[in-house]
Formats: sequence, C-alpha cells, structure tokens
Amino acid sequence: MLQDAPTLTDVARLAGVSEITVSRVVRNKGPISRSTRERVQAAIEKLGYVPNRAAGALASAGAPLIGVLLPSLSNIVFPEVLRGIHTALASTGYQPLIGVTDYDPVKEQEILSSLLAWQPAAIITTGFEHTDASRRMLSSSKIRVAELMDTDAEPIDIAVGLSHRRAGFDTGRHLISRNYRRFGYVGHDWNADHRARLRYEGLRAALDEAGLELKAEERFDGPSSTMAGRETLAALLSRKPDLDVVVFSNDDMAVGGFFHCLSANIRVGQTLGLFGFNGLDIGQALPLPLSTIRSNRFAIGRIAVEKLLETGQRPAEKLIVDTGYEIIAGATA
Amino acid sequence: MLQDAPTLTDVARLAGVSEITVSRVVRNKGPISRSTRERVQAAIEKLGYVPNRAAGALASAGAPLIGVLLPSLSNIVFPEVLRGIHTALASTGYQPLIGVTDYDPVKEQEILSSLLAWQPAAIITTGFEHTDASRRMLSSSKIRVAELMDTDAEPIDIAVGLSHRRAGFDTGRHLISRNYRRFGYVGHDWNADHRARLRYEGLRAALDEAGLELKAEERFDGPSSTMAGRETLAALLSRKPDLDVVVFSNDDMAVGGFFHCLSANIRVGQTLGLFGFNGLDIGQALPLPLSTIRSNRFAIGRIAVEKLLETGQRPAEKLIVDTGYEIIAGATA
DNA sequence: TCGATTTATGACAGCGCTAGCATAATTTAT
DNA sequence: ATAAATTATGCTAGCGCTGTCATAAATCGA
Repeated sequence: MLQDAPTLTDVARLAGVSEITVSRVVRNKGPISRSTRERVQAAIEKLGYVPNRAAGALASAGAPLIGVLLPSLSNIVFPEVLRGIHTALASTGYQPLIGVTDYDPVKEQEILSSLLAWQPAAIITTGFEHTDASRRMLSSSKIRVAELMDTDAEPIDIAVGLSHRRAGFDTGRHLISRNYRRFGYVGHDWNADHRARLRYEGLRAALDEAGLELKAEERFDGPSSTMAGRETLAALLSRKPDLDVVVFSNDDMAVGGFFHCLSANIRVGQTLGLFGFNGLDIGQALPLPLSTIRSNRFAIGRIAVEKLLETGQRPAEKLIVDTGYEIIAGATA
Repeated sequence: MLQDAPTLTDVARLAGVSEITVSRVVRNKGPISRSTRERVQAAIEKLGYVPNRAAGALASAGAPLIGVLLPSLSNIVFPEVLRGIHTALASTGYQPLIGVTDYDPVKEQEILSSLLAWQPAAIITTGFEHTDASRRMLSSSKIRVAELMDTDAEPIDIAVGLSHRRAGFDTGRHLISRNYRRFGYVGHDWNADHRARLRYEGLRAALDEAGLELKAEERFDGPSSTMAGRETLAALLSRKPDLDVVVFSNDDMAVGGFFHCLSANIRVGQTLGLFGFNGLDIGQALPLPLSTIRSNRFAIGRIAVEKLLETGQRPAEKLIVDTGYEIIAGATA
C-alpha cells in the first residue's frame, strides 16, 4: 500500500521526455512547447506526482519558505499580522515557517538559526531588539529581512510599521484638544513590550509640551489582558480618584478598564475618559465604542511580504514603510 | 563578505575526522568517544556551522517538520491551539509549517499537498471534513495525522478534542436544571463551523428530552464576532422578546449579546440568561462573568503533538483523546 | 592469552532535484 | 536557399547530508 512516491524520473519516463523538461514544466520556467507541456502535465496528474521540496531546496540552494519570528501568539495582534503574511503569501508558492520567541532575544537567536538551516528566501521578525549574533547571522547572509511593527529605529533591510512614539504623542495631543487635563496611565510589562513604552514616552512628551503632567500611573507586572486592565484601573483610581482621563497601553487593557467602570458605576466618557491602542474589534463592539488608535496590523504583515518578494535579493538600501495609524474618536474619551 | 556557509566537510576537515562522524555528533546518534565529540564541537563552534536541513531531509527521506492546517487565524481559538502546538514542539527540534484553509476542504487539499512535499513527520489538521483526495494522500503515506477539536467521528490516526454534541447537550441540561424554559439560540455560519452545528444539535436533543423546544433562533450569515453577536441578539429579541435564556454559538457571540443587553437595559442573569462556549478570558473579565463551557484549546494542541511524537510511526490503532470540557457557572445564566 | 564482543570510525553511494552549458529543431531575415 | 536568430530539449555534475555496510580499536571473559 505504501508505494514510494513518484519522482521526476517516473514522470519523465511516462511522458517520454527528460527529467529537466519535467522540472521546467513544474516550475513554469524556460521555454516549453505546448504539446510537451500537456503531455507532462497529464503524466503528473496520472501519477499524482508531488515535487520533493527538500531536493529542490538542496539543488537550488534556497527554499520557497519565509521564516516568521513572532514574540507571542497570546496577544491577538500577532495572529493578525500572521494573517496578513499568510494572505500575501497565498498566491506565491512560499510558505511560512513560524517560530515564537516569547519576547526573548536569546530564544529568538536560537530559533533564527534553526530557521536559517532551511535556507529560506526571507525572514520576518518583530522590532529591532536582536542579539549581536542574530544581527550578524542576518546581515552576513543573502536572506532578506523585514522587521515589523515599529519604525522608530534603523532596520537591517526593511521596516514595516508605525512610529509608536508619534502615536503616543498624538494620543496626548488629541486628548488635550478635547480638554482633558488630569491624565492617568494604565500599562503592562514594558520589558516584554518595548513599543508600549515608546507610546508612553510619546504621551509624556505631548503632556510636557502642553505644560501638563501625568497625575498617576500604574503598571501591571505581566502581559496585557482584559482582566489586568480591569484590576489595574481599579488600583489606579483607588489611589487617585480625581482623574479625568486614563490612557491604556492597549485596547485589551482599555476594555478591561471599561468593564471596571461598569461595575463601579463610573460614567465613561463623562466622568472619566478612556483611551486605548490598536483598534481591536472588541473595543468597537462595546456599548460605547472605544476611543483608540487603529494600528494596521493586517497591512503590516501583508506589506512586509510584498516588499520582501518584490525583488529577488536584498535591497540596495534600507527601506522603511510607514503603515500609519488613525485616531478613532469613539465615545469613551 | 558573503562567504559560503560552512558545510559538514569543512567541520570534518578542521576537526580531523570524517564527515559522517561530524554528522553523528550533530545528531547525537551512534557511539562517539568523548574526545572526538569535543573536538568536533569545538570545530562547529569555531566555524559557526549550521546543518543544512534540506540536505538532511533529502538524505534521510523525512524532515523534522510538523505540518499544521488551521481553518482560520481570525478566531482566537486557533491561535490558542497553535500556542499549545508550539509549546509542545519547543523542546523537540521539530518545527511547525503552517497553512490556513479558510474552512475550505479544497483549499486544505492544495495546502496539504504542498506541505507533504516537505516530507514532514506528521500532519495536524482540524476536524474530519477532508476531500477524498486529502484522505487518500494522508492514509497512503507513512505520515502520522492528528485531527483536532472534535471527537464525534472516526479519525485517520489520532483525534484530540471534545464531543461538541455532548457539550451542547450538557448546556441544555444545565440550563434546564437552572429552571430556564424559554430558549433562544444565536449562532453564526454553520458551513464554516461544523462544530457549532454539533453543539446546536446537542442542545436541541436536551430540550427535546425535556419536552421543551427552541422558541426562536437566529443565525448570523458570516463568521462569529462580538459585533455579530450583538446585532444578532438584537434581531432575535425584536422578533421574540419573551425568552428567558439565549444560548450562543460561542463566547465571542455571547459577549456581543452581553453588550446588546447593556445598551438595551436588559438585566442579564435576571430578565435574560446568556450562555456561551469556549471560556475565553474576555468573557470572564466581563462585569458579570459569562456562563459558558471551557474547551481546553491549549491542551488540545499540546497533547496532539505529544501523541504524534510518542511513536516514530503511525499508530497501529486509531486513538481518540478526549480533552473534555467543564461548565463555568458564571453569572449570566 | 586468544577469540568474542563491544565501541568507535570511515568509505561509498545516492536521496531528488536544478544550474549551466550544450545541442537540436524551428522560424526568420536576406 | 543559406545564415542567423530563436525556441525547445537534453546531458552532466553536483547540492550537503545520511543509510548501509565494512573495518579498526578497545574491552571482556575464561
């Protein structure tokens, strides 16, 4: 029952051509006459031939793979980026090979070297925090690299994302223009989420510029979650009840904050403003749509793939693609 | 700058041994004396040698890869399964190669054949709905297969999941025992989500058994989402306001329903009961924790990998692992 | 002490495919 | 009709690694 899978040779024999001709038909490369192509395709069909990628990769020193390094799968943001990657990849014949780093550059380095062992065409990773060894591996190879989410530093080859510092700054400006003055901040673990810190810094800068200050802040020591947002807002308000607006490190946290306000009978948008980051669906489905910033996560994944596959080689000069963001006015701030 | 990556031969020459000896050290296979091992490891270190997986896969007719077929990345449930898979894989040297099928068996078949081209050690897929061609590809190969989420049919090799029919049935029993009588149902697209339909059928069976009926039902024509749940519950209640409990196809939908009740001033848990499925964090962070069923998604992914890698071959007999579920009483029903 | 076992190493062929360079068949230009 | 281009096909030689079998060195038993 377990007959060996047919190889190029089998197809070639059946179609009465050489192996290389079959290879050309399969890869759609080089000139092939209509009649030969049809004969070969019939043979492929008949035998149920599936090319062996390992052999192809070995012979051509490169695999139709894209290595993808994500910090986490728990935060919905990264599956969405992955979805963008997948969508762009769907029509190309490339496949994603995924690794999860848990926000740890050393783990990233280990996974990176096992990804590189497949000789992928490109690597997609997150942020700019890599070990020196990782950086060396990447820049000494001919493999293209995209660094996602962030544009606040110099990329190895390509960066696709947005300026989190500016997003934070604009959050501050927006809320100030809406006459909020007594700001609070609810965040989560910065070591893991470097970009949340950048947004925080941007917010502080905007307040500074307007001669305002952050009246109170509280950071949850762990990853962001709805429950964390709920509890951390409760803690913040018990210390400092007289805030008029609270900026959250992201929407998960902000939605949790919203839930706290429901339980505590605080009139959101009137007594207290709430502001998030990401523009998740859940925030917009709330009884009051969440005021937040839309980061274009799906687009980040998709554009990264498009840019990477645009050329067959590493780009001559570094490229930064700003996918931007937009303020969603919402009804909570 | 772009010197060629070192190969086994380079390492062997530097260490003064044969290639096969280096290969044995790298793979930790076969007897090697302590002194040789150390010499070889030093050489590997010095050259920064990384084995070429494509070559290894070709030579040994098998790659340290696990093909993973997921129906979607939009629904948080699948990233969680993927997280379980990743966690179990982390220490094994295997890597996941991921495909997304969009709930389409034909697309699944295409992706499957391109995954098989890598000669992976195993395939993880979802549910039991496959094309005949897919089924043939899988059962005629020596590749192990795990089918996840569901235990309501006969697997190819291994099934890991829970009985959705029983979960639906127990939902009905539980709510009946809590004296609910006038049932409504809010669902989403069944063609995509076969398991939601099984739960629905289980619910109907429980009602039947108790001499009750579903007073009203409404299905959103599209994937589940918070917004869909919100709108669909609104539609259901406008048609049939006198329900005392609504069962949702999953937690996303139920959370949306909760939001509708907030907006419409319906007292959840008193005037109207709400019941979900999955036990997502978001449901438990609500001001009233959602009454629902916990499906153990992370465990499903993890256990699938463990079972697949337990033996080096296809299991002699089919295996079904029931990861079970538990009712979370919550406060909404 | 000598063969029998165990442990350590190596030679060689080949996995299935593709790059690179011929060569053959066909078409076009003059 | 003949040379010059163009189009179509094939041959050869690996890509870097591992399975198989052979051989050499070390250990053991009586």
